[in-house]
Amino acid sequence: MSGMDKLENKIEDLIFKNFKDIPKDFIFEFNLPPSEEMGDLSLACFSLAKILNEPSNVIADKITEKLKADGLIESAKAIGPYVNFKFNSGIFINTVIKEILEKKQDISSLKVKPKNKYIIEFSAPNTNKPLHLGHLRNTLLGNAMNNLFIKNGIKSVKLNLINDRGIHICKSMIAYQKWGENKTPETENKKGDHFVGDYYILFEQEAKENPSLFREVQEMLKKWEQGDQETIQLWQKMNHWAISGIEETYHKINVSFDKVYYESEIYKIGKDIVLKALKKGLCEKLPDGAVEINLESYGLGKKILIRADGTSVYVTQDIGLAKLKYNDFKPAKSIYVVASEQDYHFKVLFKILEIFGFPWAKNYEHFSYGMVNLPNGKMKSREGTVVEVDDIVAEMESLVKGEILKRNPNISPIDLSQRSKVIALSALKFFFLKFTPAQEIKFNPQESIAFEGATGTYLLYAYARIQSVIRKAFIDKTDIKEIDLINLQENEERELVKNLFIFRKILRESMVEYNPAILANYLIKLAQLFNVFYHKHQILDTDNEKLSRSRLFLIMAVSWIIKNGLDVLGIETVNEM
RNA sequence: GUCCUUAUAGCUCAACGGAUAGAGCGUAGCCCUCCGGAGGCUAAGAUCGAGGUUCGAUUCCUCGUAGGGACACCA
Repeated sequence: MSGMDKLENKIEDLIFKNFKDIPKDFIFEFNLPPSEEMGDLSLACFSLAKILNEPSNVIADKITEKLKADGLIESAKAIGPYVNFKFNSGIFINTVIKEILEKKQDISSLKVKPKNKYIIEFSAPNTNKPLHLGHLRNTLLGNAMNNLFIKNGIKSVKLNLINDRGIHICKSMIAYQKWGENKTPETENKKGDHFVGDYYILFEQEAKENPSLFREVQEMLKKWEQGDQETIQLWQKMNHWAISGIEETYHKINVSFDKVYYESEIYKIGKDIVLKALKKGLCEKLPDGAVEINLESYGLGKKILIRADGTSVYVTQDIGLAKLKYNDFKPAKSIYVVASEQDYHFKVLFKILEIFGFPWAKNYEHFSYGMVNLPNGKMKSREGTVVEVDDIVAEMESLVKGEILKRNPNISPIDLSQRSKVIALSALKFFFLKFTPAQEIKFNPQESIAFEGATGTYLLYAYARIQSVIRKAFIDKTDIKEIDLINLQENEERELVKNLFIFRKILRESMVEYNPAILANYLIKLAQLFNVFYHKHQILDTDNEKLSRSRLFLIMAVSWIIKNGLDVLGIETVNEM
């Protein structure tokens, strides 16, 4: 148990004891009060008021009356709908910092731990093109959510679905067949996904002049589905190129998956489920033989599930995959990270699963997020106006190299390369994660590659600065138990401690809200507070060794939180910049 | 046309129906005899419009205006 748990639980237990009507899994709204004088922690009574059916300020008064001072809680004062607590500052500071440094931060504070695991599906690349900024946002969000689940004590499995079949892949294949001249990624010295993607763009260009190419694509898809050997072989070859290129990019951005599904392997399995439902009368057969479901009473219109020729459509494939994922994992929750343009699709999917009588359908969720646009509009891969992940990463790395060399001309080539990779990724990843997921992102290259202000670089810089101070200090960390940190009484020090204290609350909130940006913005706030403190107060001071040691432990705790917070966001740190 | 979604400072974003609407960029100034200036400090600067619900609305509801997205037997 951490300091926060002790303090929180003390208050929570007392409230539970005196207000029997509150459900045990109730999540209390603890916050930092807006100003120092008000106290160290505040409890907002708005949602309590709803449950207890009494005005919030009355609840606040009642809680305050019942609360008696003890070791940790020095006082509680009701101000309108808030109860503001003041803690014994010595115990508070010592508890918060020591438990961070002793790394006993058990982050999980869920009242009810799910027995089963979550599964989270994200990224979903197509094998006809390299990963672009849309994939990047998706992948970073999915990865961060997975980490948030894990940090909060929930098992989580990362899934990927590779879209390796369909009309879009056939376009690349046709173009390669016609103009590929047996070139390969090796002969052209190109990453496989870019190699294949170039043929996709080539197809779209040529098809503008020559629309008959579209007919050839249809024919190729038919041949592919009929199992034509030559077509299958070409498909396998190009898929392999594309997928290995895409995997290289995942490796580069430090993202991995626990289980990968391939659309080519699962696209047929939804059909049987639909046919069974048809027998039960849950959907209907049209005169031409197609199968349709009527969702008009739910405001979702009608939806074809099986075409007249017996082939299945997108939503039918997803029905099959939903069932497959259930069979594979029996998840307590199954999350799809997919952009908001597919909100309608997922409403339809979940409604159909419900109508078909799958009890697990209620555990399936769509984590919707806003699209990534360029300053002059939408990215369109057909028109070649996409920003690809490989390109932006390379560009940022080279900019970071320049910045490093400006400050440190004598750096070794190995350090330069390693540091620039980490710093470039930190800037890029943080840029995408600092936005509330629902928000659309306008990807303005100038801002996204900034190294100043609320950026990943700012966090790494604060971290590196702390490491630098610690390196110069030569203190023995094992002393932490004997040290009394009560001398950290400056405003800047107390602010830091309070913000360290709410780290777990932030992690929980970020998870519950499905919003890694809460964590991202918290880390910026913490680093800002550190920079203010650093600027105002001397840490290493031989004249006041006791205070100096306390301050060292304080900044060590700060750096531990920054590092762990960044870790959740999938961002690495460097000790020197 | 129907549905979903967004509108906060010059720009990009924060703010459980609640305490003085916060940051970053940009602008105008300032700070290295001192642990890393990729920093810090100061200043100016905002809730799209009209109604409604509420003790209280940036937040909820209605209408309007302006963006974005969906409404395929494409994925």
